[in-house]
Amino acid sequence: MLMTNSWRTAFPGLAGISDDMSYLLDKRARQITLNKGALIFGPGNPAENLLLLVSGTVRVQQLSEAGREIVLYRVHAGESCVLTTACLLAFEDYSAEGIAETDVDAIMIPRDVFDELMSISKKFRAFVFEAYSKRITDLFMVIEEIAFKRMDIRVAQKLLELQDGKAVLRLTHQQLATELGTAREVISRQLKEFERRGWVNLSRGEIELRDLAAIERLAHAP
Amino acid sequence: MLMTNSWRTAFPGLAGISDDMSYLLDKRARQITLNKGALIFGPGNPAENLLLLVSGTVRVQQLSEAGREIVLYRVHAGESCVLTTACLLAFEDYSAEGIAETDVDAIMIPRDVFDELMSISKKFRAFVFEAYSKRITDLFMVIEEIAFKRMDIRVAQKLLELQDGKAVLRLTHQQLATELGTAREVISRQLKEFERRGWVNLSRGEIELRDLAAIERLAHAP
DNA sequence: CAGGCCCTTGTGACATTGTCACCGACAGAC
DNA sequence: GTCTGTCGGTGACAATGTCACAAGGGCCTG
Repeated sequence: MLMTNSWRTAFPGLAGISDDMSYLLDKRARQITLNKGALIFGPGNPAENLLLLVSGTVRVQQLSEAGREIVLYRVHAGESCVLTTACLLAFEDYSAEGIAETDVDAIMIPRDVFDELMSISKKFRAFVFEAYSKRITDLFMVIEEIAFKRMDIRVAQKLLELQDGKAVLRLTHQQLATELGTAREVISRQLKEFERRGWVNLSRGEIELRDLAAIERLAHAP
Repeated sequence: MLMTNSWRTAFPGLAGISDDMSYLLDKRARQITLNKGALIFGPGNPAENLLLLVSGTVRVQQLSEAGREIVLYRVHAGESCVLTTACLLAFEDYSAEGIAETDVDAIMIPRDVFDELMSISKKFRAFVFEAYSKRITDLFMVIEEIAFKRMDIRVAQKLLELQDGKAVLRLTHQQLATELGTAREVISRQLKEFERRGWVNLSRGEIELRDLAAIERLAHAP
Protein backbone atom coordinates (compact mmCIF):
# COMPACT_ATOMS: atom_id res chain seq x y z
CA MET A 1 0.00 0.00 0.00
CA LEU A 2 1.35 3.38 -0.96
CA MET A 3 1.43 5.92 1.87
CA THR A 4 -0.11 8.72 -0.06
CA ASN A 5 -1.40 10.08 3.23
CA SER A 6 1.25 9.92 5.90
CA TRP A 7 -0.96 11.89 8.29
CA ARG A 8 -2.49 8.63 9.40
CA THR A 9 0.59 7.76 11.41
CA ALA A 10 -0.50 10.50 13.80
CA PHE A 11 -3.52 8.39 14.81
CA PRO A 12 -2.61 5.22 16.64
CA GLY A 13 -6.31 4.51 16.99
CA LEU A 14 -6.50 4.11 13.23
CA ALA A 15 -3.49 1.84 12.84
CA GLY A 16 -3.98 -1.29 10.80
CA ILE A 17 -7.18 -0.20 9.13
CA SER A 18 -8.79 -2.15 6.37
CA ASP A 19 -8.33 -1.50 2.66
CA ASP A 20 -11.92 -0.36 2.30
CA MET A 21 -11.40 2.23 4.91
CA SER A 22 -8.06 3.26 3.57
CA TYR A 23 -9.59 3.76 0.17
CA LEU A 24 -12.42 5.90 1.50
CA LEU A 25 -10.06 8.08 3.51
CA ASP A 26 -7.66 8.60 0.64
CA LYS A 27 -10.48 9.44 -1.70
CA ARG A 28 -12.75 11.62 0.40
CA ALA A 29 -10.85 13.04 3.34
CA ARG A 30 -9.27 16.44 2.87
CA GLN A 31 -6.38 17.92 4.73
CA ILE A 32 -6.93 21.50 5.79
CA THR A 33 -5.12 24.21 7.69
CA LEU A 34 -6.75 26.61 10.09
CA ASN A 35 -5.19 29.79 11.39
CA LYS A 36 -4.79 30.44 15.05
CA GLY A 37 -7.96 31.98 16.42
CA ALA A 38 -10.24 30.50 13.76
CA LEU A 39 -13.74 29.54 14.91
CA ILE A 40 -14.15 25.86 14.12
CA PHE A 41 -17.69 25.44 15.34
CA GLY A 42 -20.01 27.56 17.39
CA PRO A 43 -23.45 29.08 17.72
CA GLY A 44 -24.65 29.83 14.24
CA ASN A 45 -21.72 28.06 12.66
CA PRO A 46 -22.46 24.36 12.59
CA ALA A 47 -19.71 22.09 11.33
CA GLU A 48 -20.51 19.43 8.78
CA ASN A 49 -17.40 17.34 9.25
CA LEU A 50 -15.52 15.19 11.66
CA LEU A 51 -12.13 16.73 12.37
CA LEU A 52 -8.98 14.77 13.12
CA LEU A 53 -6.21 16.98 14.45
CA VAL A 54 -2.83 16.33 12.89
CA SER A 55 -1.12 19.19 14.69
CA GLY A 56 -2.11 22.07 16.95
CA THR A 57 -4.81 22.27 19.60
CA VAL A 58 -8.45 23.27 19.67
CA ARG A 59 -10.02 24.89 22.72
CA VAL A 60 -13.68 24.19 23.40
CA GLN A 61 -15.43 26.66 25.65
CA GLN A 62 -18.85 27.62 26.84
CA LEU A 63 -20.32 31.12 26.78
CA SER A 64 -22.88 32.41 29.24
CA GLU A 65 -25.43 35.06 28.40
CA ALA A 66 -23.78 37.38 30.89
CA GLY A 67 -20.62 37.20 28.82
CA ARG A 68 -18.60 34.97 31.07
CA GLU A 69 -16.82 31.94 29.67
CA ILE A 70 -15.34 28.66 30.78
CA VAL A 71 -12.94 26.32 29.03
CA LEU A 72 -14.42 22.82 28.82
CA TYR A 73 -11.53 20.89 27.33
CA ARG A 74 -8.87 20.88 24.65
CA VAL A 75 -8.46 18.65 21.63
CA HIS A 76 -4.83 17.80 20.92
CA ALA A 77 -2.96 16.41 17.94
CA GLY A 78 -3.91 12.79 17.33
CA GLU A 79 -7.41 13.26 18.74
CA SER A 80 -10.69 13.84 17.03
CA CYS A 81 -13.15 16.61 17.53
CA VAL A 82 -16.14 14.32 17.86
CA LEU A 83 -18.50 16.82 19.36
CA THR A 84 -18.70 18.71 16.12
CA THR A 85 -20.40 15.64 14.70
CA ALA A 86 -22.57 14.88 17.67
CA CYS A 87 -23.72 18.39 17.97
CA LEU A 88 -25.08 18.53 14.48
CA LEU A 89 -27.75 16.11 15.43
CA ALA A 90 -29.71 16.84 18.48
CA PHE A 91 -29.49 20.23 19.90
CA GLU A 92 -31.42 23.37 20.18
CA ASP A 93 -29.63 26.20 21.88
CA TYR A 94 -26.09 25.07 21.67
CA SER A 95 -23.72 27.56 23.13
CA ALA A 96 -20.28 25.97 23.11
CA GLU A 97 -17.66 26.92 20.58
CA GLY A 98 -14.39 25.48 19.30
CA ILE A 99 -11.45 27.74 18.59
CA ALA A 100 -8.09 26.97 17.04
CA GLU A 101 -5.67 27.81 19.79
CA THR A 102 -2.68 27.50 17.51
CA ASP A 103 -2.37 27.05 13.78
CA VAL A 104 -4.00 23.71 13.13
CA ASP A 105 -3.54 20.98 10.54
CA ALA A 106 -6.53 18.68 10.38
CA ILE A 107 -8.22 16.02 8.36
CA MET A 108 -11.79 16.70 7.42
CA ILE A 109 -14.09 13.74 7.03
CA PRO A 110 -17.48 14.51 5.50
CA ARG A 111 -20.58 13.32 7.25
CA ASP A 112 -21.48 10.58 4.80
CA VAL A 113 -17.95 9.17 4.88
CA PHE A 114 -18.05 9.24 8.65
CA ASP A 115 -21.23 7.20 8.59
CA GLU A 116 -19.80 4.79 6.06
CA LEU A 117 -16.69 4.28 8.17
CA MET A 118 -18.78 3.66 11.27
CA SER A 119 -20.51 0.94 9.31
CA ILE A 120 -17.58 -0.88 7.79
CA SER A 121 -14.87 -0.60 10.40
CA LYS A 122 -14.96 -1.98 13.90
CA LYS A 123 -11.67 -0.23 14.50
CA PHE A 124 -13.11 3.12 13.55
CA ARG A 125 -16.09 2.57 15.82
CA ALA A 126 -13.77 1.89 18.72
CA PHE A 127 -11.79 4.99 17.84
CA VAL A 128 -14.89 7.16 17.83
CA PHE A 129 -16.35 5.79 21.04
CA GLU A 130 -13.07 6.15 22.81
CA ALA A 131 -12.98 9.77 21.77
CA TYR A 132 -16.50 10.27 23.09
CA SER A 133 -15.68 8.65 26.38
CA LYS A 134 -12.67 10.87 26.79
CA ARG A 135 -14.72 13.99 26.23
CA ILE A 136 -17.45 12.91 28.55
CA THR A 137 -15.08 12.11 31.36
CA ASP A 138 -13.46 15.49 30.72
CA LEU A 139 -16.86 17.11 31.22
CA PHE A 140 -17.46 15.09 34.37
CA MET A 141 -14.17 16.35 35.74
CA VAL A 142 -15.02 19.93 34.92
CA ILE A 143 -18.29 19.59 36.78
CA GLU A 144 -16.60 18.04 39.76
CA GLU A 145 -14.03 20.82 39.89
CA ILE A 146 -16.49 23.67 39.58
CA ALA A 147 -18.93 22.22 42.03
CA PHE A 148 -16.64 20.90 44.72
CA LYS A 149 -13.09 22.22 44.57
CA ARG A 150 -11.64 25.28 46.23
CA MET A 151 -10.51 28.06 43.94
CA ASP A 152 -6.92 28.27 45.16
CA ILE A 153 -6.49 24.58 44.37
CA ARG A 154 -8.01 25.00 40.95
CA VAL A 155 -5.74 27.93 40.15
CA ALA A 156 -2.68 25.93 41.19
CA GLN A 157 -3.78 22.99 39.06
CA LYS A 158 -4.38 25.19 36.05
CA LEU A 159 -1.00 26.86 36.35
CA LEU A 160 0.66 23.45 36.29
CA GLU A 161 -1.51 22.27 33.43
CA LEU A 162 -0.70 25.27 31.27
CA GLN A 163 2.93 25.48 32.27
CA ASP A 164 4.28 23.05 29.70
CA GLY A 165 7.83 22.93 30.99
CA LYS A 166 8.40 26.65 30.92
CA ALA A 167 8.90 28.73 34.05
CA VAL A 168 7.08 31.75 32.64
CA LEU A 169 3.45 31.61 31.60
CA ARG A 170 2.32 34.24 29.19
CA LEU A 171 -1.31 34.84 29.99
CA THR A 172 -3.47 37.47 31.58
CA HIS A 173 -5.56 37.13 34.71
CA GLN A 174 -8.63 37.38 32.54
CA GLN A 175 -7.53 34.40 30.45
CA LEU A 176 -6.97 32.37 33.57
CA ALA A 177 -10.41 33.40 34.82
CA THR A 178 -11.93 32.13 31.58
CA GLU A 179 -10.11 28.83 31.96
CA LEU A 180 -11.76 28.35 35.33
CA GLY A 181 -15.11 29.97 34.70
CA THR A 182 -14.71 32.63 37.34
CA ALA A 183 -14.16 36.38 37.56
CA ARG A 184 -10.90 38.18 36.93
CA GLU A 185 -10.79 39.73 40.40
CA VAL A 186 -10.88 36.32 42.01
CA ILE A 187 -7.85 35.23 40.02
CA SER A 188 -5.98 38.44 40.74
CA ARG A 189 -6.49 37.92 44.46
CA GLN A 190 -5.41 34.30 44.39
CA LEU A 191 -2.29 35.13 42.41
CA LYS A 192 -1.44 38.01 44.74
CA GLU A 193 -1.65 35.58 47.62
CA PHE A 194 0.65 33.15 45.77
CA GLU A 195 3.06 36.04 45.22
CA ARG A 196 3.01 36.97 48.91
CA ARG A 197 4.01 33.39 49.63
CA GLY A 198 6.87 33.63 47.14
CA TRP A 199 5.42 30.99 44.82
CA VAL A 200 5.17 33.24 41.74
CA ASN A 201 6.33 36.55 40.34
CA LEU A 202 3.70 38.63 38.62
CA SER A 203 4.12 41.12 35.85
CA ARG A 204 1.90 42.45 33.13
CA GLY A 205 0.75 39.56 30.98
CA GLU A 206 2.93 36.93 32.55
CA ILE A 207 3.29 34.69 35.56
CA GLU A 208 6.67 33.33 36.59
CA LEU A 209 6.52 30.13 38.59
CA ARG A 210 9.17 30.23 41.30
CA ASP A 211 8.23 27.39 43.62
CA LEU A 212 6.76 24.55 41.62
CA ALA A 213 6.90 22.17 44.55
CA ALA A 214 4.70 24.39 46.69
CA ILE A 215 2.21 24.87 43.87
CA GLU A 216 2.08 21.14 43.32
CA ARG A 217 1.49 20.52 47.00
CA LEU A 218 -1.52 22.82 46.92
CA ALA A 219 -2.78 21.38 43.64
CA HIS A 220 -2.85 17.90 45.15
CA ALA A 221 -4.25 18.97 48.49
CA PRO A 222 -7.51 17.36 49.58
CA MET B 1 -43.53 -9.42 10.99
CA LEU B 2 -44.73 -10.76 14.29
CA MET B 3 -44.44 -8.31 17.15
CA THR B 4 -42.96 -10.75 19.61
CA ASN B 5 -41.33 -7.77 21.29
CA SER B 6 -43.81 -4.99 21.62
CA TRP B 7 -41.35 -2.99 23.72
CA ARG B 8 -39.96 -1.58 20.51
CA THR B 9 -42.94 0.68 20.10
CA ALA B 10 -41.54 2.64 23.05
CA PHE B 11 -38.60 3.73 20.89
CA PRO B 12 -39.57 6.00 18.04
CA GLY B 13 -35.91 6.21 17.13
CA LEU B 14 -35.97 2.53 16.26
CA ALA B 15 -39.12 2.57 14.19
CA GLY B 16 -38.92 0.95 10.78
CA ILE B 17 -35.77 -1.00 11.44
CA SER B 18 -34.44 -3.59 9.09
CA ASP B 19 -35.10 -7.32 9.31
CA ASP B 20 -31.49 -8.04 10.18
CA MET B 21 -31.69 -5.74 13.11
CA SER B 22 -35.04 -7.01 14.17
CA TYR B 23 -33.70 -10.52 14.16
CA LEU B 24 -30.69 -9.61 16.27
CA LEU B 25 -32.77 -7.78 18.80
CA ASP B 26 -35.32 -10.57 19.14
CA LYS B 27 -32.62 -13.15 19.50
CA ARG B 28 -30.07 -11.48 21.77
CA ALA B 29 -31.72 -8.64 23.66
CA ARG B 30 -33.15 -9.43 27.06
CA GLN B 31 -35.83 -7.59 28.92
CA ILE B 32 -35.01 -7.05 32.56
CA THR B 33 -36.56 -5.42 35.59
CA LEU B 34 -34.65 -3.43 38.17
CA ASN B 35 -35.96 -2.45 41.54
CA LYS B 36 -36.11 1.12 42.68
CA GLY B 37 -32.77 2.10 44.15
CA ALA B 38 -30.74 -0.46 42.23
CA LEU B 39 -27.23 0.60 41.20
CA ILE B 40 -27.06 0.27 37.43
CA PHE B 41 -23.49 1.33 36.96
CA GLY B 42 -20.95 2.99 39.15
CA PRO B 43 -17.42 2.95 40.49
CA GLY B 44 -16.36 -0.65 40.76
CA ASN B 45 -19.46 -1.86 39.01
CA PRO B 46 -18.99 -1.46 35.27
CA ALA B 47 -21.94 -2.30 33.06
CA GLU B 48 -21.41 -4.54 30.06
CA ASN B 49 -24.59 -3.66 28.23
CA LEU B 50 -26.42 -0.91 26.49
CA LEU B 51 -29.69 -0.21 28.30
CA LEU B 52 -32.88 0.95 26.65
CA LEU B 53 -35.44 2.13 29.18
CA VAL B 54 -38.94 0.87 28.55
CA SER B 55 -40.37 2.38 31.70
CA GLY B 56 -39.11 4.19 34.76
CA THR B 57 -36.24 6.63 35.12
CA VAL B 58 -32.55 6.39 35.89
CA ARG B 59 -30.71 9.11 37.77
CA VAL B 60 -27.07 9.68 36.93
CA GLN B 61 -25.06 11.51 39.55
CA GLN B 62 -21.53 12.40 40.45
CA LEU B 63 -19.89 11.82 43.81
CA SER B 64 -17.11 13.94 45.24
CA GLU B 65 -14.48 12.66 47.63
CA ALA B 66 -15.88 14.93 50.32
CA GLY B 67 -19.16 13.07 50.10
CA ARG B 68 -21.14 15.68 48.26
CA GLU B 69 -23.17 14.78 45.19
CA ILE B 70 -24.73 16.35 42.15
CA VAL B 71 -27.35 15.04 39.75
CA LEU B 72 -26.07 15.19 36.18
CA TYR B 73 -29.15 14.11 34.26
CA ARG B 74 -31.96 11.60 34.10
CA VAL B 75 -32.67 8.91 31.55
CA HIS B 76 -36.39 8.51 30.85
CA ALA B 77 -38.50 5.83 29.23
CA GLY B 78 -37.79 5.62 25.50
CA GLU B 79 -34.20 6.76 25.92
CA SER B 80 -30.98 4.83 26.10
CA CYS B 81 -28.35 4.87 28.75
CA VAL B 82 -25.47 5.31 26.33
CA LEU B 83 -22.91 6.37 28.83
CA THR B 84 -22.78 2.89 30.30
CA THR B 85 -21.32 1.83 26.97
CA ALA B 86 -19.02 4.76 26.49
CA CYS B 87 -17.69 4.56 29.95
CA LEU B 88 -16.47 1.04 29.56
CA LEU B 89 -13.88 2.17 27.12
CA ALA B 90 -11.73 5.00 28.11
CA PHE B 91 -11.70 5.97 31.68
CA GLU B 92 -9.62 5.61 34.71
CA ASP B 93 -11.15 7.07 37.80
CA TYR B 94 -14.76 7.22 36.87
CA SER B 95 -16.91 8.47 39.67
CA ALA B 96 -20.42 8.83 38.30
CA GLU B 97 -23.13 6.34 39.07
CA GLY B 98 -26.54 5.43 37.67
CA ILE B 99 -29.39 4.60 40.00
CA ALA B 100 -32.87 3.33 39.27
CA GLU B 101 -35.08 6.10 40.55
CA THR B 102 -38.22 4.03 40.16
CA ASP B 103 -38.77 0.41 39.30
CA VAL B 104 -37.37 0.10 35.81
CA ASP B 105 -38.14 -2.10 32.82
CA ALA B 106 -35.30 -2.12 30.36
CA ILE B 107 -33.86 -3.90 27.36
CA MET B 108 -30.33 -5.09 27.73
CA ILE B 109 -28.22 -5.23 24.59
CA PRO B 110 -24.89 -7.02 24.95
CA ARG B 111 -21.76 -5.30 23.81
CA ASP B 112 -21.15 -7.43 20.74
CA VAL B 113 -24.74 -6.99 19.57
CA PHE B 114 -24.42 -3.27 20.10
CA ASP B 115 -21.36 -3.25 17.88
CA GLU B 116 -23.08 -5.38 15.26
CA LEU B 117 -26.08 -3.06 15.21
CA MET B 118 -23.84 -0.03 14.84
CA SER B 119 -22.38 -1.73 11.81
CA ILE B 120 -25.48 -2.85 9.99
CA SER B 121 -28.01 -0.14 10.75
CA LYS B 122 -27.80 3.48 9.80
CA LYS B 123 -30.95 4.04 11.80
CA PHE B 124 -29.40 2.59 14.91
CA ARG B 125 -26.32 4.75 14.46
CA ALA B 126 -28.47 7.84 14.28
CA PHE B 127 -30.35 6.69 17.37
CA VAL B 128 -27.14 6.25 19.34
CA PHE B 129 -25.56 9.51 18.26
CA GLU B 130 -28.69 11.39 19.04
CA ALA B 131 -28.64 9.92 22.52
CA TYR B 132 -25.03 11.00 22.94
CA SER B 133 -25.75 14.50 21.78
CA LYS B 134 -28.61 14.79 24.21
CA ARG B 135 -26.43 13.74 27.12
CA ILE B 136 -23.62 16.02 26.15
CA THR B 137 -25.86 19.03 25.84
CA ASP B 138 -27.32 18.06 29.22
CA LEU B 139 -23.82 18.17 30.67
CA PHE B 140 -23.15 21.51 29.03
CA MET B 141 -26.27 22.87 30.63
CA VAL B 142 -25.29 21.56 34.05
CA ILE B 143 -21.92 23.27 33.72
CA GLU B 144 -23.51 26.52 32.66
CA GLU B 145 -25.91 26.44 35.59
CA ILE B 146 -23.33 25.64 38.23
CA ALA B 147 -20.81 28.09 36.93
CA PHE B 148 -23.00 31.07 36.13
CA LYS B 149 -26.49 30.96 37.62
CA ARG B 150 -27.67 32.28 40.96
CA MET B 151 -28.78 29.71 43.47
CA ASP B 152 -32.28 31.09 44.04
CA ILE B 153 -32.96 30.81 40.31
CA ARG B 154 -31.62 27.27 40.21
CA VAL B 155 -33.80 26.24 43.14
CA ALA B 156 -36.87 27.71 41.47
CA GLN B 157 -36.06 25.90 38.21
CA LYS B 158 -35.52 22.61 39.99
CA LEU B 159 -38.81 22.89 41.88
CA LEU B 160 -40.62 23.36 38.59
CA GLU B 161 -38.70 20.55 36.93
CA LEU B 162 -39.51 18.07 39.69
CA GLN B 163 -43.05 19.23 40.22
CA ASP B 164 -44.68 17.06 37.57
CA GLY B 165 -48.13 18.58 37.82
CA LYS B 166 -48.52 18.07 41.53
CA ALA B 167 -48.70 20.94 43.99
CA VAL B 168 -46.85 19.06 46.70
CA LEU B 169 -43.29 17.83 46.23
CA ARG B 170 -42.20 15.04 48.49
CA LEU B 171 -38.50 15.53 48.96
CA THR B 172 -36.10 16.63 51.64
CA HIS B 173 -33.85 19.66 51.59
CA GLN B 174 -30.88 17.31 51.38
CA GLN B 175 -32.27 15.69 48.24
CA LEU B 176 -32.75 19.09 46.65
CA ALA B 177 -29.18 19.99 47.63
CA THR B 178 -27.92 16.87 45.88
CA GLU B 179 -29.88 17.78 42.77
CA LEU B 180 -28.07 21.08 42.62
CA GLY B 181 -24.68 20.07 43.93
CA THR B 182 -24.78 22.36 46.93
CA ALA B 183 -25.14 22.11 50.71
CA ARG B 184 -28.32 21.42 52.60
CA GLU B 185 -28.16 24.67 54.60
CA VAL B 186 -28.11 26.70 51.41
CA ILE B 187 -31.32 25.04 50.24
CA SER B 188 -32.98 25.47 53.62
CA ARG B 189 -32.28 29.19 53.54
CA GLN B 190 -33.53 29.62 49.99
CA LEU B 191 -36.72 27.73 50.75
CA LYS B 192 -37.29 29.73 53.94
CA GLU B 193 -37.01 32.87 51.87
CA PHE B 194 -39.54 31.48 49.36
CA GLU B 195 -41.82 30.70 52.30
CA ARG B 196 -41.50 34.24 53.68
CA ARG B 197 -42.64 35.47 50.28
CA GLY B 198 -45.63 33.12 50.38
CA TRP B 199 -44.47 31.10 47.38
CA VAL B 200 -44.29 27.76 49.19
CA ASN B 201 -45.36 26.00 52.37
CA LEU B 202 -42.76 23.88 54.07
CA SER B 203 -43.22 20.85 56.23
CA ARG B 204 -41.11 17.86 57.09
CA GLY B 205 -40.24 16.02 53.88
CA GLU B 206 -42.45 18.06 51.60
CA ILE B 207 -42.73 21.35 49.77
CA GLU B 208 -46.10 22.72 48.74
CA LEU B 209 -45.99 25.09 45.81
CA ARG B 210 -48.46 27.93 46.41
CA ASP B 211 -47.52 30.52 43.84
CA LEU B 212 -46.33 28.83 40.70
CA ALA B 213 -46.41 32.05 38.72
CA ALA B 214 -43.97 33.76 41.06
CA ILE B 215 -41.64 30.77 41.04
CA GLU B 216 -41.72 30.70 37.27
CA ARG B 217 -40.93 34.39 37.09
CA LEU B 218 -37.84 33.84 39.18
CA ALA B 219 -36.85 30.72 37.26
CA HIS B 220 -36.87 32.66 34.02
CA ALA B 221 -35.22 35.75 35.41
CA PRO B 222 -31.97 36.85 33.74
C1' DC C 1 8.64 63.68 23.26
C1' DA C 2 3.66 64.58 24.91
C1' DG C 3 -0.83 63.15 24.99
C1' DG C 4 -4.31 59.88 24.49
C1' DC C 5 -6.16 55.40 24.55
C1' DC C 6 -6.88 50.73 25.65
C1' DC C 7 -5.65 46.84 28.11
C1' DT C 8 -4.23 44.97 32.43
C1' DT C 9 -4.00 44.83 37.28
C1' DG C 10 -5.06 46.31 42.23
C1' DT C 11 -8.37 47.13 45.75
C1' DG C 12 -12.24 48.17 48.95
C1' DA C 13 -17.02 47.38 49.89
C1' DC C 14 -20.57 44.53 49.70
C1' DA C 15 -23.62 40.32 48.23
C1' DT C 16 -23.98 35.55 47.75
C1' DT C 17 -22.74 31.02 48.70
C1' DG C 18 -20.32 27.39 51.40
C1' DT C 19 -18.83 25.44 55.94
C1' DC C 20 -19.13 24.41 60.74
C1' DA C 21 -21.29 23.75 65.05
C1' DC C 22 -25.13 22.93 67.42
C1' DC C 23 -29.97 22.54 68.64
C1' DG C 24 -34.67 21.39 68.59
C1' DA C 25 -38.62 19.14 66.34
C1' DC C 26 -40.65 15.20 64.37
C1' DA C 27 -41.77 10.26 63.32
C1' DG C 28 -41.33 5.62 63.90
C1' DA C 29 -39.68 1.65 66.84
C1' DC C 30 -40.02 -0.36 71.11
C1' DG D 1 -44.59 6.74 77.31
C1' DT D 2 -39.10 6.84 75.90
C1' DC D 3 -35.45 6.26 72.52
C1' DT D 4 -33.37 7.05 68.30
C1' DG D 5 -32.23 8.58 63.87
C1' DT D 6 -33.66 11.90 60.36
C1' DC D 7 -34.87 16.44 59.17
C1' DG D 8 -34.81 21.29 59.41
C1' DG D 9 -33.35 26.04 61.54
C1' DT D 10 -29.82 29.22 62.71
C1' DG D 11 -25.70 32.04 63.85
C1' DA D 12 -20.96 32.86 62.87
C1' DC D 13 -17.59 32.86 59.85
C1' DA D 14 -14.89 31.78 55.41
C1' DA D 15 -14.71 31.72 50.51
C1' DT D 16 -16.19 33.41 46.28
C1' DG D 17 -18.60 36.62 43.17
C1' DT D 18 -19.96 41.44 41.91
C1' DC D 19 -19.41 46.29 41.43
C1' DA D 20 -17.08 50.56 41.13
C1' DC D 21 -13.17 52.82 40.43
C1' DA D 22 -8.23 53.96 40.25
C1' DA D 23 -3.51 53.40 38.74
C1' DG D 24 -0.01 52.01 35.59
C1' DG D 25 1.96 49.99 31.16
C1' DG D 26 2.50 49.92 26.43
C1' DC D 27 1.54 51.56 22.06
C1' DC D 28 0.12 54.76 18.66
C1' DT D 29 -0.15 59.34 16.82
C1' DG D 30 0.80 63.87 16.28
